[in-house]
Amino acid sequence: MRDLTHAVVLDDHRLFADSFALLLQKIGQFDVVLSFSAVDEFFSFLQSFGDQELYVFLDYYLPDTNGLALFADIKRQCRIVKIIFITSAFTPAVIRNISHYKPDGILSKSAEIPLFVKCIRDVRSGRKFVDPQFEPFLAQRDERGTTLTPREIELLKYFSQGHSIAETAAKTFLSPHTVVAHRRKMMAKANCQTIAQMLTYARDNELI
Amino acid sequence: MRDLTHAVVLDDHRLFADSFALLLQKIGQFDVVLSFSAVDEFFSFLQSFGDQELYVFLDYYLPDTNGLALFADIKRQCRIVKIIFITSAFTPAVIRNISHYKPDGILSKSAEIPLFVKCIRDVRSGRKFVDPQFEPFLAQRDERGTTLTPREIELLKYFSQGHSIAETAAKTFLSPHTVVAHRRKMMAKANCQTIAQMLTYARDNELI
DNA sequence: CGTTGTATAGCAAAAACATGCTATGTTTTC
DNA sequence: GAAAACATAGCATGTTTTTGCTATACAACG
Repeated sequence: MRDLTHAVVLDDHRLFADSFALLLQKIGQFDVVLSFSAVDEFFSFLQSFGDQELYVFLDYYLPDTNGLALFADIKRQCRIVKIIFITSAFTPAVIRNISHYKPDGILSKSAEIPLFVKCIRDVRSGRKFVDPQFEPFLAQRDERGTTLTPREIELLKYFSQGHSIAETAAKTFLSPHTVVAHRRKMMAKANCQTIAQMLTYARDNELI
Repeated sequence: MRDLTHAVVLDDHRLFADSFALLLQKIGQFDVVLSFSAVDEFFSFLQSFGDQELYVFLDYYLPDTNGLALFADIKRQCRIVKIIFITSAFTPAVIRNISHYKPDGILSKSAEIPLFVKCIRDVRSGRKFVDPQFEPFLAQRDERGTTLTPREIELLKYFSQGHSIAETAAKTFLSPHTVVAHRRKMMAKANCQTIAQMLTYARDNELI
């Protein structure tokens, strides 16, 4: 008789955790699935579970912390654990952060069932799985992500607070022309046509 | 023989939608549960479904729109539908926005199973259900928090994506004048002078 | 020592936006 | 059934932003 395969979900959204546990059981074909939405309860379980085969589906966003911070702790508790990040986030910054830790899987909550199945199959056979929609962000890693100069970021902050060019110029004791020059340069770098796009870009890249 | 009870989930996170459908079936005891993550597919179904008893579990956050903007459309399609908002958001503004529409239920994705069960029981017997954790925010309703209308929020999303007034008008088949009118109204409500402030406001209130 | 990147600054024309005002039909609410 | 809120649309005027140019000074890199 083969061993039972265990999976656990850690997600602060209990309804998701419990629902996803059902999916893991039914489609993912894990024999035992537990769901947690409190970090400490999860670790209590992990401690008692010991060093057996285990698949952890870990939410990136958690209250007061995030999945990354737990990653090393989990690995310490249980060395042969396989960790799959599940995330609702799409920003390059988050994906880069996650991939940096080289987890066994990165899966979007937006994934379709077939992809979910592939993820589980891959991870179970020891392959790393990355949601294809995230791959572009991984590729970006080497080709340098756009870098704004300190001055540009400083001015960007003023813009994000709703200050106009003239106001920003007054606050920084620059000529409005200079402010315009910085602004257009950063917009060109980030490939943005409007300040709204620029702010979205800034937020996604955690610049502001 | 009693009629089959139907439920549908609309959530852009497919894994959640599919998982939650399992939960609705198993714990919620709905006979037929369908899950959608695309708005148009959902409406196709709704049209074919006609005016029968139906329970819709509607995510607040949806790409390019949100549950509020769909609320009226759904009610139009199927008058006896019961709509339960499910949301991962906790900010007063979001709860106020939702409760403003008087849906049949407001349920947090963080809810525990017993609460989930109570929600379904309440809604099925015609009572309105509100997740207790949200009730404090409802009390705040009279001291007016800014509430944007669905149309305003819809247009706000276009702006946040960097679309100009003209572009937004084209995409929504509105007159640019109308777009301007909505825009100025929402800016006045939120007490914003620039679109940048408006976007910051929108982010802080998790409207986009 | 030249090239590159950064910070600074300017002009002018075109495009977009803001604002004060009005107005009408529909929907919701009390 | 009246009042309030919402969605729609328009005009006129002034302000702001965008964009296509140019230009100087300084610092770092190789």
